[in-house]
Amino acid sequence: MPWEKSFKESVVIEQAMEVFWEKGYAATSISDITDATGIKRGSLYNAFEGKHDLFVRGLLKYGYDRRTSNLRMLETVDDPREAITMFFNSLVKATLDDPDKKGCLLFNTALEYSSHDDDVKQLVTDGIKEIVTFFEGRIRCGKELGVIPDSVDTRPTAKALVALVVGIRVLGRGAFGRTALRQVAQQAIDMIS
Amino acid sequence: MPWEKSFKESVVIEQAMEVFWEKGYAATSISDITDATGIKRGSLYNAFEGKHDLFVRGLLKYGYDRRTSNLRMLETVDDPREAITMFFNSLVKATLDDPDKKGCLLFNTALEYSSHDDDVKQLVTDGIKEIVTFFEGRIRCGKELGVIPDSVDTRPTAKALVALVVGIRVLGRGAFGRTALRQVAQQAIDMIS
DNA sequence: CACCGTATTGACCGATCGGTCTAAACACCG
DNA sequence: CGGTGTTTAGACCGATCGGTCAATACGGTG
Repeated sequence: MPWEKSFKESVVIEQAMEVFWEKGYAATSISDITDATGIKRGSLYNAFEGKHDLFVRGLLKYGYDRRTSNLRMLETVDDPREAITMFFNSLVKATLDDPDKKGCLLFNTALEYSSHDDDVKQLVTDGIKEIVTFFEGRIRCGKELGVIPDSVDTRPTAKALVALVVGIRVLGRGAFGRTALRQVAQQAIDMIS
Repeated sequence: MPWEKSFKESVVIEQAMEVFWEKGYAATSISDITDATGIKRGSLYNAFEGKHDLFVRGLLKYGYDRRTSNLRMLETVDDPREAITMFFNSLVKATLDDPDKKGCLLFNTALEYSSHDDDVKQLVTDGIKEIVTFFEGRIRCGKELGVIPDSVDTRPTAKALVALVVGIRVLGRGAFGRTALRQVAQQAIDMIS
């Protein structure tokens, strides 16, 4: 190998993902990405297949770094009800702390649906299914441990919780302020109480 | 007035709005609109200020035709709890019936946030506030009539219901099927039962 | 008919789009 | 040192972007 790359692919993917996250896929140009990364156009196309490829890899990285790893961590919390509470609290916190109001890349992508190929749609569906499964698992576990009432209907509740997550993320981009977001989160927690 | 326009502005706005709805603002080109309407480029710019103007007017029309008028109608229903139920049922039905999975223009716009000017953001915020107000009014009325329990916390519940509406519309674009959407809608109705 | 004023049309604008390609820069090998 | 293979830099590509404009078509008025 005669010459090393001057950049790490994973770093460029992360930076490009941030741009897609902020502006959306359709509104992001290659020039936006070269500006944000400092990578020249030719180098970028030498390392990646193109805009679509870059986006998919960014979406995957986002999925792991900000969703999967977080859910796995929460699954280690002893009290499943507490895990769900923590999930919503950190969700609201993350939404309020973001000055750019970027929302969630996964859901942003879900609403740019028609701009994307089937592989991206599949990633979105899988990501959402992952959250549903998390809630289902925690609710089921909580019922076994007696910290969540048996009257809670596991699967419908899990799906409704995901819908509330989507709502928080979308409305948190501008329409709802901190009070409203916290009220919604509290209602979510009340659903399993 | 020597010569009449060959098209009705309101019809063109409606058609353009459909395109924006389906593809999103950033991904829609003027050519897409001229193709969809049959209006030539020059005529379009003679009648409207430009892409942004056309979008805003479409968003306003959408807001009235598909939201405001519907909410006003539901407010005439005797039983407020039934009105909310009807709202969610027709929401799910509309989501399932749409073969293009366009979702809701208002929420789609909410997630294209950074692509838009402040006036569009304001329209989105106003539209969402309108739905919150509708739910608040119906819940309050329902509590007075005794068809909604006093234990329901009016304002947080109204906001959570809106979050669920957003969730249904977003997830209905692909991630959730009819069963899941109906389960979420049922959970929404259960929140006021 | 001529004239006026608006609507329509399609060519046209510079800018930017995603993507390509060549030539120079470079680290390794002999 | 001269090859060799990869990365880099940036000029360049045709296509398309949102928007403009001058020429033309037309109805109303004298």
